[in-house]
Formats: sequence, structure tokens, C-alpha cells
Amino acid sequence: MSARPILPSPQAGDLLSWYDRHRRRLPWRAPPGEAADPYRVWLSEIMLQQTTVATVGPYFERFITRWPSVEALAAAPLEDVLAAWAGLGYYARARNLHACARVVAGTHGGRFPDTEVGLRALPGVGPYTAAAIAAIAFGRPAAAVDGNVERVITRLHGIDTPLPEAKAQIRARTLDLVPEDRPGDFAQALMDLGASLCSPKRPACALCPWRDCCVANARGDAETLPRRAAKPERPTRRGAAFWAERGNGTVLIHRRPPKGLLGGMDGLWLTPLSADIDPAEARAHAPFPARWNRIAGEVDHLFTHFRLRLTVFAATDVTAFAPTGSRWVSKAELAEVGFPTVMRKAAQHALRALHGPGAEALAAFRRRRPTRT
DNA sequence: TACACGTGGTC
DNA sequence: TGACCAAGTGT
Repeated sequence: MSARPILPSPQAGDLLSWYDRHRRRLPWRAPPGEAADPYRVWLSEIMLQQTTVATVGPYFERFITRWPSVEALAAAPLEDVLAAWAGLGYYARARNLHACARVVAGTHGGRFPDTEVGLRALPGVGPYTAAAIAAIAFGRPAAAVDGNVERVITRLHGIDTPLPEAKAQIRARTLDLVPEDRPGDFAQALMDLGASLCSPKRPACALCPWRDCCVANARGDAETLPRRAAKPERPTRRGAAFWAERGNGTVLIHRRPPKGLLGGMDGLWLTPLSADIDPAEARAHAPFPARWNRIAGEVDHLFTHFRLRLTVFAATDVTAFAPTGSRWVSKAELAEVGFPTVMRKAAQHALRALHGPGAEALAAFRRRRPTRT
């Protein structure tokens, strides 16, 4: 062990002063000094789980415009909420969001619980989100530890223990720092610091309000923290998707079962997904007998835990009835149907093959790009 | 504890 | 192209 210089202790006030000068202006944040709206804080926190600020922005605006209150959201049909969520990913969040809105509107009189423990009991609200809402919306001195905070705190204290083992230590160290006043600003300041200066790669330590008390900065190894356990490799699964059109131009849409992968979402009819599937044999899993033509090429999509390679089959002038859970939808209505991204890719693949790159229906599957901030 | 669960941007 | 990672939760 080499001797290290003794560093001063980090002070919340130094971070808060930095935050007062550099805070990000985000649609869900209250102006300085004003009280935050718990509904907006909650909605944004759920959307921001594992999702970037730039991606969330347009979704947040659409949700707030369409459902301005938790009561309005609770009154909406689940399928409308899922369709509005389409493209954001982790669809269990949308199902839990809806369930949570119904609990808050139904049994809490439309008011969110104002403590960490109370919030933690809501569907879709885990330890991070409960702490974030408690601090930001209700001024509770809670430690909201997300990926940003894990990075800031492991660097600040030079924690070499890999994640997730280090989580308890990080949480304790964070709680030590939370100030009695402005705990909500402190939580957001920590996240802003992690999102800007204390970035995963090439952190801007020279500009950091905590540069003089940061162990990793003193050592010069900030970029190597936090350490993480090695990730398991991602297997490849295969399957087939079926695109069917009737003579009147309607297409077959299938609603997936309520739980599991893409639960409750609309999309193309899929075979079961497995490690290896014979494309010829895939026809046996078609929604109904028809002249299924295999479209050249494959659709490649990366999920968190596996890679999916989809073969797409198409049939036109179909006369079959829609199976249970499926329905025929006009191409005009397709724009209203929310497809997860992998389904969007499969639909585009079929439409381009059948009708060329200028196919009008392709517009329904063009990604709604977030505007860069 | 470990794994299921989406997507897009960046390097 | 691939690896990483982003305001995590539920089981």
C-alpha cells in the first residue's frame, strides 16, 4: 500500500453551489425555489428508469398533455397507455405505471404517499424511485442512488469493490452526504454531476466541485470506476414473424399476452423464440394456412439479455379469419397502433419487400425521433 | 442473488 | 460491429 494524502471531506454545499449555477432545465423539474409536482416527478422517474433524458423528453410531454393528472391517467384504458409508451421499452413499466395511477387515484385520494416507505409500496416504485420522489417532491432526506450516483460516489470515496456488491456501501456513503435542507436539489445535483462532469468516459475532473476531496481524482483512476462484475455473454435466439394482408389492404396485428417479453404490446404474429429454428419449419407456427413467402434477409434486434434474429414471412390476398388475440387493421389505423421497436423493424422489412421503399404504410413505422438537446 | 426485461446513443 | 451504459424493478 502506498501512502495517500489526506483529503478534505466532501460537503453537500459545494455540490449545491455548483448545481445552482449549472443545473439542467428539464420539463419535469420545477423552477428554482418552486415546489415540484409529485405527479410529474413520479411520471418522469418511471420513464427515466434505464432510459436517457433525450429519449424521455418527447414521451413525457405527450403523456402530460394527454393525461395532465394522476386521475386522468388512472381513468385511461391500459391499452392506450401501452400504445403511448411504445418505443420506450421495458413495457412492465407502463403496466405498473397504470396500476400505480389507479392505486393513487383510487385508494390515496389522488395524492402520492409522501414518505419513502409509503412510495416503496406502489407498483413500479423500487428503492431508487421511492427515494427520488421522497426527496424531490416532498423534501425528505432520502438517498436516491441510481447509476449516476453509483459512479460519483465510488469515485469520490475510491470504492474498488465491484458492483453490485458495493451497493450497500454506496448507499450508506450517499446517505451520509444528504443535507437536511434541499435534499431534493441534492439528489438532482448528484445526478446532474454524474450526467455531465463525472461521466463514464473522460470525466472532467478539473471542473468538478468535489475535485479536491475525490479519492479517484487524487489517484488518477476515476475513469476505471465503478468496477463491475463481468457480464454474461448474450445468446442468439431465432424465430419468425408473419405479415398478412387481405385484399382490402388490412393487415394482421397480434396482441401479446399481458406478461413477459413485450407483454401486452401489439405487433406481428411471432413463432416461439428459441436457440435454433428451421425457417422452413417455422411455417408450422403461422397464424393460419396461407401462401407464406419467405422474405430475403433477417431482422436483427438486440435485447438486453439476448440477440434476436427474425425471419419474416408474408402473405397477401389472405381470406382467413383473425385468430384469437389478433385483429385486422387498416393501414391508416396502423399509425395509431403502438409497436415495440423490434416489431416496427419486422413490419418495415415486410412492407419494403412487398410494396417497395416508397410504400405509404411505411410512414406508420417511422421512428418518432426525440429532438436532441 | 441472479435473471428477465427494451431501446438508442456513443465510442 | 460490438461493448458499454442510461434517473431500475419484479420475481
